[in-house]
Amino acid sequence: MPKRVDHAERRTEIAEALVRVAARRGLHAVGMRDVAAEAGVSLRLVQYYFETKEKLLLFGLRHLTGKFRERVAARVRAAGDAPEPRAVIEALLMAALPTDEESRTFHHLLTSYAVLAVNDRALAAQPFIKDPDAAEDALAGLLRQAQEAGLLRPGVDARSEAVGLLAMSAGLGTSVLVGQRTPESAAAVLTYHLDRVFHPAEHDTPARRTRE
Amino acid sequence: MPKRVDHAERRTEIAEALVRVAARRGLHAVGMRDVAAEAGVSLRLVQYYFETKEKLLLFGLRHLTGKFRERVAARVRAAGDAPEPRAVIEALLMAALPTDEESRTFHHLLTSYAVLAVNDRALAAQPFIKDPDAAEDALAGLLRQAQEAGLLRPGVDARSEAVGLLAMSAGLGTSVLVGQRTPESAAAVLTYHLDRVFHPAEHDTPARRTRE
DNA sequence: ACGAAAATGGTACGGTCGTATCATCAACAG
DNA sequence: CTGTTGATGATACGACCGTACCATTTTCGT
Repeated sequence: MPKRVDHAERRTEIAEALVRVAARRGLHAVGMRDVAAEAGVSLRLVQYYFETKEKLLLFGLRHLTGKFRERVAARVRAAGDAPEPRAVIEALLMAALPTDEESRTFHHLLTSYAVLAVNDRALAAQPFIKDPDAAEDALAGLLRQAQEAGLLRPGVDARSEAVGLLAMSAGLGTSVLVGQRTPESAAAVLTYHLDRVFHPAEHDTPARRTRE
Repeated sequence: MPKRVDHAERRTEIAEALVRVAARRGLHAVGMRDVAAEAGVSLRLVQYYFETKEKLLLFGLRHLTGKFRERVAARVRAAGDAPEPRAVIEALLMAALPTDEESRTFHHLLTSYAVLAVNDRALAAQPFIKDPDAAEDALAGLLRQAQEAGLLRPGVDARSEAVGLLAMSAGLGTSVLVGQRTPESAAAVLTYHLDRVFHPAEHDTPARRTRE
């Protein structure tokens, strides 16, 4: 047998080349030749590791969602596990905003894939459509937890808040992406809405807690 | 001179053909030949009325945003001008949700254009990026109006609510579009969040108005 | 050492796409 | 009635794209 090469690693390298060129020129404009050039390999190699373009795109999507999940998890972990439930929730929601180049790419390309999925059954069947459900469950769980700890204002429905906040975060992310809004203003809006869900901070005068 | 034909009308017909085929197969997949066939004219005709594909796409975008604006305006008008400010706001937000085939197309294609605008300066310069600002102003104005009428809960910031609600509506629309959520559940979430902004209905026991 | 098989390169094919070219038809002005 | 000009049709061109085919190198089991 010949040169023994780590297929998985090579596929990852090529997928990352795909992501780079897609981020630069748009997902609709990437060709196999572009990906090959970006990865520094021959066109034939890309064909060798991914027989067809469709499979390359699918793998690129999986790679992207994996990276994104990792990023969100890292942010949430950095927010600390035990303390302030609100900090965890804030980290979760803010992680989705396109604040730096990496998160811009996530938002841009995942949205591109989502748009393609509307007319492509193979993409529509991909799990990234269902992933938000997991995030929704997680956020709803966190909210319910905070609620049982008495941290939320009265009348809050955890599930509805989770769905609404995630949708808001996604919507704000898009408006940041297209340059309609700055990342800071988007974050401020998110913070405001969390303020309307959580009680005012406990270290404030306790009288504040009865009425605002 | 020959057959005298209404250029504007013909351009509109072709643009609507573009919208139809784009809705069916995705904006990325439409070619001039598809548009020509859908409009029942020859390829040459499409070239004649729009010299280049880029101009066709730009015109299609303008046509689309115009139609969308009309639809939203009609819905808001149908909600009545004078009565319940909340009804007007609800109409505004719900009109953006992909509930029927037409609004699905709006959401699908406008999102497609927005994604393209990330890497296309001509599209990015198009006014549809700035249009949401107008909607935002309108919604903020309505909220402020309702606030001055004493209809809102205490502590509400009209601008932040307007931005957040529009982003939420857009985000919910996308999740409906990709089939992650039903239009009904999206509408329910929106209603819930409006309930958290507006006072409980006045025809309830007045005691409810002091605290909930 | 050697041959089987994995890995890689080079290149060509068929199709499609946007655009350009050439030609024809139709209708009003003179 | 006729010629100018707008409107329309048919077709060709050049580029690119995804894929397939053929060749070559490389390396390890035997």
